[in-house]
Amino acid sequence: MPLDTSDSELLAVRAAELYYEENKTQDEIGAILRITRWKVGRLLAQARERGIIRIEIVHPRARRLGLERDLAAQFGLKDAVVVPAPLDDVELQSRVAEAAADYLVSMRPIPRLLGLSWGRTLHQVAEALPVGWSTGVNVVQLNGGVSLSKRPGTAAATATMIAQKAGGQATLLPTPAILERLETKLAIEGDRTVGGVAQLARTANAYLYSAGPADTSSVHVDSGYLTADDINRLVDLGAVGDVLGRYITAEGEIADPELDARTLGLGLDELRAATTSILAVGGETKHPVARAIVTHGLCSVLVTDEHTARFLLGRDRDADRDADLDHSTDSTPSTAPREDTP
Amino acid sequence: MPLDTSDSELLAVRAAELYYEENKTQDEIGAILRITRWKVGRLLAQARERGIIRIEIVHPRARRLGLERDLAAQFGLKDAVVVPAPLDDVELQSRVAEAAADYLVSMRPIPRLLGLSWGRTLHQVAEALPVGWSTGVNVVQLNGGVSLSKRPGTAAATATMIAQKAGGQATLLPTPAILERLETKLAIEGDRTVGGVAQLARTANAYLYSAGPADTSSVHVDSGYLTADDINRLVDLGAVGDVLGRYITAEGEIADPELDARTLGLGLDELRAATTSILAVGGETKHPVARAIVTHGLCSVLVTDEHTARFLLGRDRDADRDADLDHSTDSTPSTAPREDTP
DNA sequence: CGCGAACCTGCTCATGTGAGCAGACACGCA
DNA sequence: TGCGTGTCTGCTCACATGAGCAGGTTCGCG
Repeated sequence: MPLDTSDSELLAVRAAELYYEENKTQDEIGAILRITRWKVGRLLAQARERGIIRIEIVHPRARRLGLERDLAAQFGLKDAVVVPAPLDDVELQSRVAEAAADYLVSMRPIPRLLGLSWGRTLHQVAEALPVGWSTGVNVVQLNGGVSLSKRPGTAAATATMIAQKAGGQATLLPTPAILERLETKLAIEGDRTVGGVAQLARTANAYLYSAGPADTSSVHVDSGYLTADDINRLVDLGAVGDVLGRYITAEGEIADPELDARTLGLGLDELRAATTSILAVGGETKHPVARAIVTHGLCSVLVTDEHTARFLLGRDRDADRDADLDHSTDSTPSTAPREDTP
Repeated sequence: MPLDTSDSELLAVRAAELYYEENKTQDEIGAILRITRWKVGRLLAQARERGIIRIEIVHPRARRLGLERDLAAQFGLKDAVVVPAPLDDVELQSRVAEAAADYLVSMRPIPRLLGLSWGRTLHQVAEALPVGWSTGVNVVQLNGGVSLSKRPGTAAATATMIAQKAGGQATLLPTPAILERLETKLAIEGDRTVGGVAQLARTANAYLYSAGPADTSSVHVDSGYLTADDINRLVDLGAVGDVLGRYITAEGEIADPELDARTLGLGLDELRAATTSILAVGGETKHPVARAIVTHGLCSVLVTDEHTARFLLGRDRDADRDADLDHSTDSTPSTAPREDTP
């Protein structure tokens, strides 16, 4: 017995084949299948709805606009960028970084002063930016980043690279990220120069930062600011990861106020208050931090991969082409960030 | 550094996203990307050519028209039907059978008398045919099929089922497939009744048959006509599989003339001479026989799966969307078999 | 520097296509 | 049977789209 999943389905398939694979006109298809061209059109529409026809854009720089829209809607973001996830996890990181770079380039209005965090992801963003990506964008570091152990100066290098490539100046914050004693932190903060940088950071038009997971692979352990034990203690306190060096819980709160007080740089509330704060984050290990950030208004623009996006939206992996129906009706997420032309 | 695989590629991707995922018009896309709508159209065309936009028809009953065209062209077939290969090998068999059934149903002109072989595949074809698939199609068996051991009567059941479902009569050939002694075979052949069936078979408008691999999984071993040793000997003689019970080599010749002389039913040359001979075959084990058959004109219509199709075309697996460029220009393979209307 | 070839761009125009609409049809209920 | 309701069908019409073409640009080569 032929499994007759509705008589028309087979017709729809035949029509789809002739239309998409053979490039025939709906009229021609009508002639072949002995139906009117309008019926062909309807069959095709139906086939598209039912997911029989799958259109995919295969390109490393492709994006998932449906997910972007959903993210923006669900978390009240100004904008979202979602890149398709490659199999490789390293590759994923650089895709996200590339996407963030693209976003910066096409940002309107151009941010004259960009507040910057540091880390592996942001360094990749800097590398992904083309020379001359903008004209005269200055950069200011948001949090301390002098490494105690290896790879000294990557924080500074990131900031200067971004500024240089746009023909601008970088203002660095050449201090440790976390101080051992509160007094030292306050003293440094009080320093005229450091205070000036902090002041400048508050006037930035946009912030660009990443986030780290609350585990021993964190840069803070690498850099020597925290020990594995410190991390474990933070996790016990509910920490899911760090933003600008500050460890937060799933509820978006500071995990350890004492530690936080010793952390130098822009505060969480200042970040939350910013009009444009771009979070670039990808990978499974960062899912919890990412959720904490987007659900508590710490970022206004999210650049991430599709797995993270789905995680944030509560649909883990699978189940995709369902919520993708009402195209083109509601609000339109910009391809480029907010155009200044109406 | 941004991997600049041609500047326009990124634009093309963005355009494709907006066009296919967001259902925007090319005009709107032009406005967003700040290019003219004609350029958008060209970018899309380019993206389609380069394979950035992949359109796939996901359906069990879908077909691969590109491969069908290529098969028909390369082997001079009247028609070809290629079904997408599922992961499962059992599933694959029934897909091919379904496709063959579909083909029979939509065949024009309707074959008043259908010559039929037997086997697992053809039985599935019979099952896949809807009741009343045609009006008054008679069936005649092409080769003997009384099983010596298990599953007696499937050969007869296949033929009668197909005939009954079309409201026609089945003429059976109730003899063994292979006789032990040549004299017996000649004697049976000389019998008035059997001779009459053979005579009738020669007048069939179309033949429908399958093929078996030359290994011990063959139905002939199952049925007790041949032993595993016989098969091994045949393989040594160059046999790649059987058609209508006759074992052939890769060159399309009879592998063992002595055995063949003892095989009852339609001869290879008669099959080759037929105007419409439909081969339904799928699965990796049958690749060699399938090749022998199509390269030596033993079938005029091929129904198979996409892996087999690719194997036959000499492009093993991968490497697909290359030879798929010049759509719509040259000869068009019919969706349904040869229409009788012009 | 001058010239032609190849390419790209923006256009006109014919064709392809989807939204929307009125009539046909089938179904359930009184 | 009559009537309303919902679905399906074929149509008109406005819009979207691709082919083809002329002018402009870039590039290589003499």
